[in-house]
Amino acid sequence: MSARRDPSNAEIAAVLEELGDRYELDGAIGHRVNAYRNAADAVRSAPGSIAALVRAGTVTEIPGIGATLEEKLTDLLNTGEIPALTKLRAKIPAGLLELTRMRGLGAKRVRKLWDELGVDSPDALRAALADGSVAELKGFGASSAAKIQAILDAAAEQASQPQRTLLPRALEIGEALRDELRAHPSSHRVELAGSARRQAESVKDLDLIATADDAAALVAAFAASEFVAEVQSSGPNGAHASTHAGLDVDLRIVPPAQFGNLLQHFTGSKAHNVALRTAAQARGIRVSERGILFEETGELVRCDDEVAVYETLGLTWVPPELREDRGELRLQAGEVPTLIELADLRGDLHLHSTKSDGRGTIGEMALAAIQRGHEYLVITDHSASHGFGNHVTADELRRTIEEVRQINEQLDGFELLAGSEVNIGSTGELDYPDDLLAELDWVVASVHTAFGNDPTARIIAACEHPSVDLIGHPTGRMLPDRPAYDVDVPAIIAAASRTGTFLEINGSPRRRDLNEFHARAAKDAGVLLVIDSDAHGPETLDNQRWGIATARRAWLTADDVANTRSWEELRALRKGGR
DNA sequence: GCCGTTTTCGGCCCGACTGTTTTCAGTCG
Repeated sequence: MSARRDPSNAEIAAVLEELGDRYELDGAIGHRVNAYRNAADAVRSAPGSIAALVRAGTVTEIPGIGATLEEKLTDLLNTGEIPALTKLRAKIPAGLLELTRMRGLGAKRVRKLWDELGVDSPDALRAALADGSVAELKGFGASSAAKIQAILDAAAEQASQPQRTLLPRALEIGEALRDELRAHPSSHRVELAGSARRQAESVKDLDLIATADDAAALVAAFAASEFVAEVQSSGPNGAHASTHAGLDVDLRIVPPAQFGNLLQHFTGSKAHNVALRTAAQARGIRVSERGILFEETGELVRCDDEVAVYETLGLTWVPPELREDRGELRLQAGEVPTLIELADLRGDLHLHSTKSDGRGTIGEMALAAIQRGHEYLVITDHSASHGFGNHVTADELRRTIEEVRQINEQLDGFELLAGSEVNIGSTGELDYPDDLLAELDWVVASVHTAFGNDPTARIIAACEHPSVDLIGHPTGRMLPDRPAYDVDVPAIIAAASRTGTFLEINGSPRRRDLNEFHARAAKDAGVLLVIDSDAHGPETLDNQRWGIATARRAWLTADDVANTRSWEELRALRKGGR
């Protein structure tokens, strides 16, 4: 008997996604297919282990998972497979899934190509296009054939590139485009909507919405922008284009009276809008980007700003970061949390200098922090066994402490503090002697190596250490493609709560670790979070911005974050109130 | 397949765009 590791939420979500896709190709009704996709979304967004809920018999408490899926997931855990999926895999060629997952090709047309022409893969589709049989197929035609050829080419091109763009890059392009359109004489209001406005970790494309005197002129200016590589389609009300950075952009232009409806609609998320519309529909109200239609009276309410959209529906406006259908639609007036802002942070508690792998000296980092309005800064270079070069021996750390103290004496109204980002070793041990750790003002403990070696137990051991203040990047994920190491986050949250250890939201845009789900679970458990930059140079002190984005998506207020406090107040919150 | 202060059966967000159509299906966001 071989021990089988429980599948992660991401793996379970992928299985549900595959079931949905294969059922769709098999001709199942759309709502059943949607049920699988909804369930996949729900699993992906769950903070704790879905496998554990299945084992506990409580997984049907997750909205979107009912008795049938519970049974399928139980099979998956116990046997490693789901009979229905095994059958579907035998029936539906994998190449069809690949085809339906290309943008512009759906299950219906892929199925027809398979039934009529035997097309079962991208290569087979290329061949069918080449010999003209696609164009002759009823319901397709020459124009469709040309379009499908373009879809295949685009998919081949995209396969070599990351599919989603991390938020900083997306905002850089999106805000520049927005500002360009705002400067156009014809435009009135231009806003970036979509997942970029919601400050998600990454975005698939950009949504720009606008009002203008002369919509056609604004569309023309957009098409001529230096950021735009190719315009896929354009009309009097907008255009769809791709940028040189490989990011697609949608521009939509509406009359001013409808701007609020459009901004609300294109800010999303899809889950938020579906939930909002479903609830409205039960009251005889139909909501769309065109307006809010009261079916009984036939009145169509258009809103020039977004607050009015929510008010018309009897709902409370919530910040875009909350719009994920995670409870925000049930908030009454006065219940919306006052989300933390960058200006609330008073110090930075995790960053590097030239003592280890940073690019700025201790003095340069302190100066950069002062320029950003910080009140305190802890130098937390890597420790003795960092393993990637630039390690800091115990003696070097002692000299660093001295240097920090000397620089601090020269600084007025600012506290420069001595710390370290200590490695959590392969058995949970730390790589400095305890008496040296006790001398430090602040200790971050992080896993950097041996990811397969029970990181949960090692991190819990670090929480138990009397000198450890903060667990750094607790899950180790690296966006877009290095998954978290196999770590039991609820267990770590419990250990942090028990021991009075803080948990990090690392602001590096590739980390944002803890993520928004885990950070919200930590808050709910009463654990204080720390938002820091993990800066490796003066300019990356600004990375706290991305940590704030995750914190806001996790519903955090200033009170939930330790470094919104003065250093004196924060120090009193350390273990033993040192 | 899920779900329920109008439902345990009969619904499931809504509109734009495209291409093939003679009134609509497929796909997307």
